Amino acid sequence: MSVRTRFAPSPTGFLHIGGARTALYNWLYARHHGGAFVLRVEDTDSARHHEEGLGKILDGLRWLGLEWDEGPATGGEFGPYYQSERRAIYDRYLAKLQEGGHVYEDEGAIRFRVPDRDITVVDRVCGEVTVNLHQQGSKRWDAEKKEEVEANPDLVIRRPDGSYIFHFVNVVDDIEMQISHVIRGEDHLSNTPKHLALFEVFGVEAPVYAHIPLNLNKDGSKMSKRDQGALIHEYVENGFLPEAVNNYMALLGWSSKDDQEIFSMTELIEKFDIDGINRANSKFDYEKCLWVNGEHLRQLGPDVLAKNAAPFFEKAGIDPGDPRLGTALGLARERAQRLSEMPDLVKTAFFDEIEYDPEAVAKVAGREGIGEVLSALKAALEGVGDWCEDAVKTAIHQAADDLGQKMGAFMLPCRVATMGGTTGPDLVPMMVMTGKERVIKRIGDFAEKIAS
RNA sequence: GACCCGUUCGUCUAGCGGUUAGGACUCCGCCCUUUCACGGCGGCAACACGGGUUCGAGUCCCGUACGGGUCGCCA
Repeated sequence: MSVRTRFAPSPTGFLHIGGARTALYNWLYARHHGGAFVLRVEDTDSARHHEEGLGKILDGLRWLGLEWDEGPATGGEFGPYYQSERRAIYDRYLAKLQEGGHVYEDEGAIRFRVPDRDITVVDRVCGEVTVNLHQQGSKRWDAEKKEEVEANPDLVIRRPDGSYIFHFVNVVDDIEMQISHVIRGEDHLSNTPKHLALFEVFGVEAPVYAHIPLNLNKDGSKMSKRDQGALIHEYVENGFLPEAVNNYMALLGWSSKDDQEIFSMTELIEKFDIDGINRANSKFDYEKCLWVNGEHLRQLGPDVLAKNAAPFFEKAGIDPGDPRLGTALGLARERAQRLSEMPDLVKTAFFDEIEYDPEAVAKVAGREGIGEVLSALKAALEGVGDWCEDAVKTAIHQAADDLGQKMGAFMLPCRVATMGGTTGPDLVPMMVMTGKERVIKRIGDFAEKIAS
């Protein structure tokens, strides 16, 4: 049997991390087994249809690199892939139910007769779950009254306006699209017996189910779109790399069981399987996500790094085509976790004006002999002919020697004078990148600044 | 409330009857170093609780507690 998985979002207007992770697991499973990954849009409820809702979801999936083999914009032999366009198919399946006497009308809606016996879900993650739908559905919890009220256990599958309900279309589409494995959130586990009842009357073998645990906030509450890290487009804007986000999402609820933490997409495809999926919910840890991103950032080849970082440098007013960018990226990536942090680390090299950190200035301004240090530094650097790392370094060394000072004591004033702060990338390469003229001017300006 | 799923360091997890309970993030030391970061080394820190079963239980069974989910003419 060939593996066919699917991700079936409804167009809500954003790609949530939970949905993205579900998509990732389905995608990985399909890729791991050489199967197909199908994207299907669950837009049966017109009231919930958002104009741009789908676009953002597709953009998010594309950014993550979770390309679908069949679905919107791609097509495929089991289309259409919008449920809103599959009415005729649902009508046909409804007719089958009518023939078998499995449905009846109720105030204009159509209900499916739910069997009065135990139904067992065999789940690859949760094990066996047995429920009697008839018993369970005959009472309903009234959240407002906080009490159980009588209810009709039979499932509404079509509304009076002729539109169909999730449980029904979900099953019909999984049959029609020949979905072999359903990997979805655990919130669907309790719904699965309903789906099995439908598969049974259609005489079709149900797919393999794997209900994956949910991702919660660090405090255990349900993640909503307002929570940090909840929306995929925010990762794009905040300078995350798609493979890092995938890596972290994979780790939330799945383990390769061999202590590996950082995975390339290829490695994930190779190692991912349902056996490694956890049963317990996990809590989202933004700190660790940042760390994973930093690790990926440092593994990127120069060209890919440049391509990914370009928008962030542009936003900071630095021309991504600047010949010094390659050097800048190399210096910045060592101390950044996100692309968005990189321009700030090296921007002093690209502008005339710099901002001085008052604390840093105070730290060196009071030093004894700071005036001599700065003027020696300035004189030494003025004497540098070929403005390269070796020459600059030698000049600084020479100046320090002449004053009988250690390099360590010399570098800090130099850094504050030329870069404005006490921290940052390697100073000498930064100075080279900044340019001789600017560096010397800054030292002079700084000397005046602290003298006054 | 009923039903379902779950419970190993603060967090993500390994473990699948006998382990000094391992790794990772975070935090704290030390080393490297011109600062910061990276890297390296080390440290703090966990089997929810109570009963069984067993020579022996984080591992199996039953309760309790706690967490999550479902109970729609939402998906």
